[in-house]
Amino acid sequence: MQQLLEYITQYVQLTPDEESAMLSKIKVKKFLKGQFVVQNGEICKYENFVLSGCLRSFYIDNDGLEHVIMFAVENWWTADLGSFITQKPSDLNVQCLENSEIIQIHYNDLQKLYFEIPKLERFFRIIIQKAFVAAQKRIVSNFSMDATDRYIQFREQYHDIEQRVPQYMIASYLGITKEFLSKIRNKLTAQKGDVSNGV
Amino acid sequence: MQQLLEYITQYVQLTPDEESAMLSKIKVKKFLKGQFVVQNGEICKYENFVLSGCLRSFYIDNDGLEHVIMFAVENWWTADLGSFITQKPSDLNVQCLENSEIIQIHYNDLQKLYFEIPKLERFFRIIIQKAFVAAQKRIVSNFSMDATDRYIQFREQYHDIEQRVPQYMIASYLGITKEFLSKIRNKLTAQKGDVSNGV
DNA sequence: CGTCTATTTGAATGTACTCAAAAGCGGTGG
DNA sequence: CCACCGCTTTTGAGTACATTCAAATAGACG
Repeated sequence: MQQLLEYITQYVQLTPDEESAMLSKIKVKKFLKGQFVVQNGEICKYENFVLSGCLRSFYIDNDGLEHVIMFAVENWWTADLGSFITQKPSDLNVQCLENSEIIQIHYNDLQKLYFEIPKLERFFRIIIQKAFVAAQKRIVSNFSMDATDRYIQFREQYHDIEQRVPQYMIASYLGITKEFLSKIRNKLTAQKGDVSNGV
Repeated sequence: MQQLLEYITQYVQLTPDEESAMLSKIKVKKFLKGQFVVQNGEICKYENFVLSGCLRSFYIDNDGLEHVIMFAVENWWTADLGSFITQKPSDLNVQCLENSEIIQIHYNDLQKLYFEIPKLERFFRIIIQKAFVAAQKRIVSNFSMDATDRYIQFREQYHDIEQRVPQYMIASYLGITKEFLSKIRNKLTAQKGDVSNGV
């Protein structure tokens, strides 16, 4: 709980009253590795704040292929926002990749909190803005960089995440096949390791 | 002006006082076709609401290639949000594709308005949420659909925009070359037009 | 140690790109 | 009214980046 309040404090200063109003509306929940926090076809009723653990959200296309949209670790928010804001069935799945501890805020409670505490509206405006900018940057990266450079960028940006999730999910996040990522990694380590026949 | 207020009313109900507070902080500006509303390297100082006309925002990569990130027509917002929220130099350009009339809100004024009118904070939270969901959907489309299907989807979703902007910018928006889009269009009209040798 | 899942390797293939050149299309001026 | 210019779109040949499929190898876990 303290973890969430500290996180919020980075963006807005809540009074003790506001903090307790907020805390009264949240619940902490534990999930096991493999469990689904959001399931395709069901309405996404909660915004989820990750206290510990690691999750992925992914989409299953018409050919049954999974596409990883994002990962979420400590102090990240995750949900199917499209389903959450419309309260219509979800297109996405959110699944735990590790045992995870998550704070959940129910849709109805969040609406009430927005009215009670305008600062919270501000808080979520700010973090969603940042998320939007990141999404837009990712679109640009996908268009302007090849798979090798995208992988290198991912490794630098999310070094912690790379260590925690299987390679084939990273490939999916990057929009390539697991086989191709494997080949990219091979090429990269060969370049670093083998000094004997540099160009 | 009325156009902006009507747009806002879709999401939040402002009092007459709030409306005039808002209007006192905005200015209407006319731009000619080709003019830049945001320029790479300069700080994006305004949020722009399009009253009339058509704009594109685009990124220039290390090889000097342009990548169209989004179009904006009547009743759309456009800016380099990354530059706007951090008030750091912009990575993007926003350029008019037609003579355009635009409402601009200065960064400092918007910060003041957020404090004066919490409902505005709510308003921007809601529209940025929608923009984020759209961006995420676009990422998924780019991964799960081929170029032909992405073009068909674009045509259905933004039929009005397709009529107004050059083909090579649509190709760029879709993440493909202008030559390849031309070939896709050819293939599609051949399928429709030529009934003689259907499969 | 065996089973299950994840990663690697290789050959054949496909989707989309590059480069170069031609054709179309509007506008402008002689 | 036609000729020319700049810009956009088209066409074609050769190529590259990434995929598919199949099989081998490596790792994790009971």
